[in-house]
Amino acid sequence: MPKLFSGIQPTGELHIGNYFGAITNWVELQEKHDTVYCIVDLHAITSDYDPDTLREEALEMATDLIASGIDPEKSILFIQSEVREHVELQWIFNSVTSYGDLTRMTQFKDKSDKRDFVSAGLFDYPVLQAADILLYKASRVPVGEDQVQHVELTRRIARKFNNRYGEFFPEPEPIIGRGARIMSTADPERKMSKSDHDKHAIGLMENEDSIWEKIKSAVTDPGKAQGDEMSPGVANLFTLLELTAPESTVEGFREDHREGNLMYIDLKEAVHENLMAEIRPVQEKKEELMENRSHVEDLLSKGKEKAREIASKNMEQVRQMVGVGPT
RNA sequence: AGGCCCGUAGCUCAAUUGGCAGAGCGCCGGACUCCAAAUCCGAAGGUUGGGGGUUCAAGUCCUCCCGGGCCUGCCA
Repeated sequence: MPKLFSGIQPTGELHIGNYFGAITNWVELQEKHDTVYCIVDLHAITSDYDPDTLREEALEMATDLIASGIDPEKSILFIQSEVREHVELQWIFNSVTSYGDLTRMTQFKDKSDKRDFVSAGLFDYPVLQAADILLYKASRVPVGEDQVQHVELTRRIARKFNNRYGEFFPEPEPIIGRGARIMSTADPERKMSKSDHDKHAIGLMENEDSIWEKIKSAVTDPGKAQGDEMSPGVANLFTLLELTAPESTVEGFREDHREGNLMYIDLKEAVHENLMAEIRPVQEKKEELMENRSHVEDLLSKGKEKAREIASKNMEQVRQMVGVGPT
């Protein structure tokens, strides 16, 4: 089975955009790939964060992922900083990475000009990401559109390394989100994002009433019959419905919309109801896991061991090729 | 290592010679709406980065610290 790597930052809670966009995809990919899923806390520290809660957040992210269907039996699930080879490989990669390439990363440019303090870590972020992927010699990387450039950089780094030191790393290919693009409920022109304010994002673990408030207040349009045309907000609600409701239900609402009879409040109720049906088992599973924290810690510890086994073996060879110790 | 500039509400910024800490946007509540949006009404929001000092009175002046930006030097 092809080896696959993906990571997620532990900062902020999972929202349904993450869930339908990435996580459900991760769950499916487990079946036909050797999956390595990583909670990337070392990436999180490149921006503002709280050192007192980071570990707890990482643990909670693991809990959420397992509740969502990531199976520690099928996948290697672990916390990045627990495997020190990530950083070691990053340093070696720093030396085969073109400075010019890094300055062209659009995500860095976007992020850096919004902040007053720009850390060198933020700039070097894509190199750590390359190390994350290649440390496990992964050949597939599921990512969002915005990360494709980083995977391309990873390929360039792999190529450069292989040219200089000998064939070793695969050139990984991005698997570009088959997952849905869920838009903000408050501003349906924008993708639902952790970094936006509360009312933009619906938390995966949020309680039912609070989710209803957000769906009810989701932006729509002045209403009434526009044929097949759909405003972004309404389209977003239909996306959610498609993801959670039976086809016949969706078709019914579609017809109402075409005929101009659709009451958005009805659509919103249906979205809420079906969304909850999808999410509730995940929330229940999480509660169950939270009752026994040490079980999750245990699973993470096992994940760490599995990750280390691969990482240390690969790094041993890398060190030899590069000419550094420890030998 | 030295010099210069900056730090005020969630965000962008005001505040006369030192004289009651404010506005816009956002957030929250309400009206309107099938639900929203827009609009209208209303409310909340602050240790002015922190400590010390001068003064009747400090966001404003002095001093130290923290944080951020820029310039120069040292090392060769």
